[in-house]
Amino acid sequence: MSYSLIEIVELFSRKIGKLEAAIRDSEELDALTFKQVFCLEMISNLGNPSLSELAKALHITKPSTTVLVNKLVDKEFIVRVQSDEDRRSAHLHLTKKGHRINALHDEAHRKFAAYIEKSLTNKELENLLMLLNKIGTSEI
Amino acid sequence: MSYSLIEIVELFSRKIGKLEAAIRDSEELDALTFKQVFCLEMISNLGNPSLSELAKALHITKPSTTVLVNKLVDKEFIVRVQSDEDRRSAHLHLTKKGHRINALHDEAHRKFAAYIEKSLTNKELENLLMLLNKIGTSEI
DNA sequence: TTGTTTAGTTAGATTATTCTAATTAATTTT
DNA sequence: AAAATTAATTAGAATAATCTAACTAAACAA
Repeated sequence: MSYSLIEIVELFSRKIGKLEAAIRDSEELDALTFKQVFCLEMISNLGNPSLSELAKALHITKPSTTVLVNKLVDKEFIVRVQSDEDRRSAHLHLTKKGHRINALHDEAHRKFAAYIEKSLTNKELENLLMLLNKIGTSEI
Repeated sequence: MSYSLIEIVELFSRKIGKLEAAIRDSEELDALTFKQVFCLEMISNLGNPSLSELAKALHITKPSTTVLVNKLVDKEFIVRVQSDEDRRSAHLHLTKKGHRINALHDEAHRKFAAYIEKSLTNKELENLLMLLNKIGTSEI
């Protein structure tokens, strides 16, 4: 008996979720709320967005976003970098500390990669990588 | 040039994350906060926990958990089921509506599975499934 | 049976989050 | 150059989240 593809995706997703939860429970994330962590991720995903762009992505108003951002600036997770093109607006950048929070996420990925590695022989791993690369480079 | 295993894991995680974000943006999730969705997930993961168990998992006090749970009960996402063994406590169950919220998550997984399927030939897919099954059934 | 522990709720206060409306300053349009 | 638009902040109010302390009721232990 073996898992179908959808079951495998669910299984793996659950496993990564558990790794992430363990990290979330243990680390410095305690100092941050869920939304704040989400905000840092979003800043990283959007690639140093303006406040307006961030507000839109988070589905909250600009004043609310100002409050949220101010708190994270106070705690030194992000900085405002004045834009040269438009001096009204600033772009939000993660600080080293901010990047470190996002990196905790990556920690779960590293662990998961290690888990895959130790489950397979070298030959199998090579084969797997070839297949995953084919998937990864095709359009979603 | 091809991706390393850790890069692949990151890439796939990002892709699934984007699928999830798209669902989160579009659907009925608008009626729920981040924490509330997390709470529903947690109830599902823990398997119908008591209020105390949920409080511990969420790292908040029992009174705060009562408030959170009450709101979700009012909105009919969960129900309290009185325990037979210990009449002081109740177990939290997702309603159909509650399950539907969690199912939105699964939607992203289904889409991702479909994406994998369309990227490979039948032969490759068979091969991939064999490898992933070997990983999936080994201990993390 | 009486005292202690446990599960959960209630009460009340504090702090956070979020909104609308108004304001400031830079940019763009006419 | 004047008017309109845009990015962001400030002010003030309303709502939500969270805590500690006190309470109720069931279960357990002596």
